[in-house]
Amino acid sequence: MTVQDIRSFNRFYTNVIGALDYGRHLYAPYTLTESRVLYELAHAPRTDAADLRTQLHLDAGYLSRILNKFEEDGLVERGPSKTDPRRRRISLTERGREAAALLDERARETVGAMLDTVRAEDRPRLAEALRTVRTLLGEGRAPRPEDVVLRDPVPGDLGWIVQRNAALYAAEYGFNLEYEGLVARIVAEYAEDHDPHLERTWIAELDGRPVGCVMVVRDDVPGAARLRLLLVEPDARGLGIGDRLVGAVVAFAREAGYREVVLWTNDILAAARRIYQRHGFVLVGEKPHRSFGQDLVGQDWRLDLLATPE
Amino acid sequence: MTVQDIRSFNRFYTNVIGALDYGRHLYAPYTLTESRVLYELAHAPRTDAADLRTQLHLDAGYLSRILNKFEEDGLVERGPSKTDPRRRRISLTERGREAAALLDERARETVGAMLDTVRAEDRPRLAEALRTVRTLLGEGRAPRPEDVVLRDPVPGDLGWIVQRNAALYAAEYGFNLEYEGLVARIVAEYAEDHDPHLERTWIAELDGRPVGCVMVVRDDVPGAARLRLLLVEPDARGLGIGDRLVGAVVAFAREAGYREVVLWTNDILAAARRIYQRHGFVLVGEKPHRSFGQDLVGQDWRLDLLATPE
DNA sequence: CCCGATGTTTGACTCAGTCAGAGATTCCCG
DNA sequence: CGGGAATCTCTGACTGAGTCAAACATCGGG
Repeated sequence: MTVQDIRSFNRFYTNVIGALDYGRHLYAPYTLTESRVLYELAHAPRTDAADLRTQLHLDAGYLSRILNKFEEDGLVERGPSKTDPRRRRISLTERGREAAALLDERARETVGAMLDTVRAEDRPRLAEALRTVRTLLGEGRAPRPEDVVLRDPVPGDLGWIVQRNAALYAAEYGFNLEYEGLVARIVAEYAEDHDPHLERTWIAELDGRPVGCVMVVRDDVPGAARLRLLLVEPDARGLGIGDRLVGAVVAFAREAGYREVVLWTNDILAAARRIYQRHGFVLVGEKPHRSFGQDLVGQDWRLDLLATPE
Repeated sequence: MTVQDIRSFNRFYTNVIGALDYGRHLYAPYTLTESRVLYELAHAPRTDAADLRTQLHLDAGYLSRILNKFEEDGLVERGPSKTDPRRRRISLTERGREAAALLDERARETVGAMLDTVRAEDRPRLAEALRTVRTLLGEGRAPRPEDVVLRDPVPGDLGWIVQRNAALYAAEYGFNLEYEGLVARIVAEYAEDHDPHLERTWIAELDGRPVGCVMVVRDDVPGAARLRLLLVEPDARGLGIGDRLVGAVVAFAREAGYREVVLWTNDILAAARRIYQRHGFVLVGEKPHRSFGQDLVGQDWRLDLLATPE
């Protein structure tokens, strides 16, 4: 049950943060809240008091007093805001910047000490996990199409294609090991021998994580390119990734001088079908078969590149 | 830079926790600290005050007063500890259990509401990421050998084998795409057709994450089993996983009636070689070759099952 | 048996954070 | 354009979470 997971993580992480400040020397001579204000000011040097209040969720009176203290200590200067005379423009003085830098340095050291307890080979996994938590929990500005990049595969990506194809179709449609074997064979043949001018694979990457793929290879029929292994992760669907992948294949096939693009798929894959249709593919044949432990209806689709100029 | 990542994650997660308690109704009529004490008591019904102090890092005087209040409200009873009369044994009353349950319910609801903002298909990734952060950060009781289980592959695991083999050997030894193709072909052949009595694959799993694998298949030589694709993730090495995987292969081969186990490896893989030697394999031949973009020395190893009875 | 360490309690205190009200100004609506 | 509601900032008055020190009891090791 995930609610339990989160709650126990909350308890855990509260301890982590508490342990960082063990002995309360971290923020001295300021309080945690004062430090947060200082941090905010240092990273957005010209802010109004109202901005601080909303960003740090502070009580107006409390903040006012904190700024009083900072002003007495010569850390900030208060001036009128240009846009609205009710507001006060707060800016750090040189001393204020120094104080912020000192706190920053202390925090960096403390966190660094904690990070030293993590084995170097584990750190990338940690960074990845932190990013995942952040993007999924609220900070999740929903990913936008322009965050997705198409790139060539690097070592391991072909394995990723096998893994995700097998795991996803097993979960969604109950495909068995036979399917994983088929995908593995396709990528094996591609890896062992392919002509980069005529055959290619793309990985769609979102925030550094692969979320989609497609492959195009020469078909047995001369002049025909075959599109294979189109896949988009469920949590990355709706961003037009499938469209871009198929678009890349079609453009590449045209460029490489193919006369047509063909592909084989199954009727249960409705979302993929719509993508193919949008790119001008037409259904040229259907045939039931039993594969991957399921009764399926295979479909052959075809895009005539000569009939549909760019 | 990872220190920055952690610090910004800390700020982020402090906000997350703060947002959960927005309006401060979460713990009413208790304070956060009181709630934590109550929670601790509810989950370890008979604890001494000293245990609470160390576990929650509380000031002794503060805790004493909190317990006073709880006792006045009839939530706890204080008695002498059996083992040490200086200590006080704290136990929840029925009312105390009810109060704890109420707080628990509220927390569950609040966290549940937050979780609802996460798309269902993203939740497994979130849970996985939280677990990773926890195990890597301090809660990292170093993994012990008994945390590792060997299991059969599930859909996606063969792809994982391809992915990790390719990525690791590319990073450590500069192997190129050719190697990924070789691994993909091996798993493809295995997936397409294998006799479960004579051929098998194991995945080593640590805390629900695959960290190692090995495969055994029939060799061309009659009566010989071939060990392939032995791999252990770098961050899981030193737990004897490689040993257990090879041990599983040897035991299986013996059981299945093979007369010998053979394998092919390369001289640069020193750690693997030691494992093979420990299990009685002997080097029967060496031959330089150029593969995977590197100059290598291939080695054939052999374990005679008849000469080395169980 | 003595001495330092540990466990608990109470008194006295600090200071982070809240609440309400006042004065200045802007924004919105008729 | 005028007036009322809302916004921004500040101060006074307060609450209450958490700390520190002292006192007393008991344990454990030499």
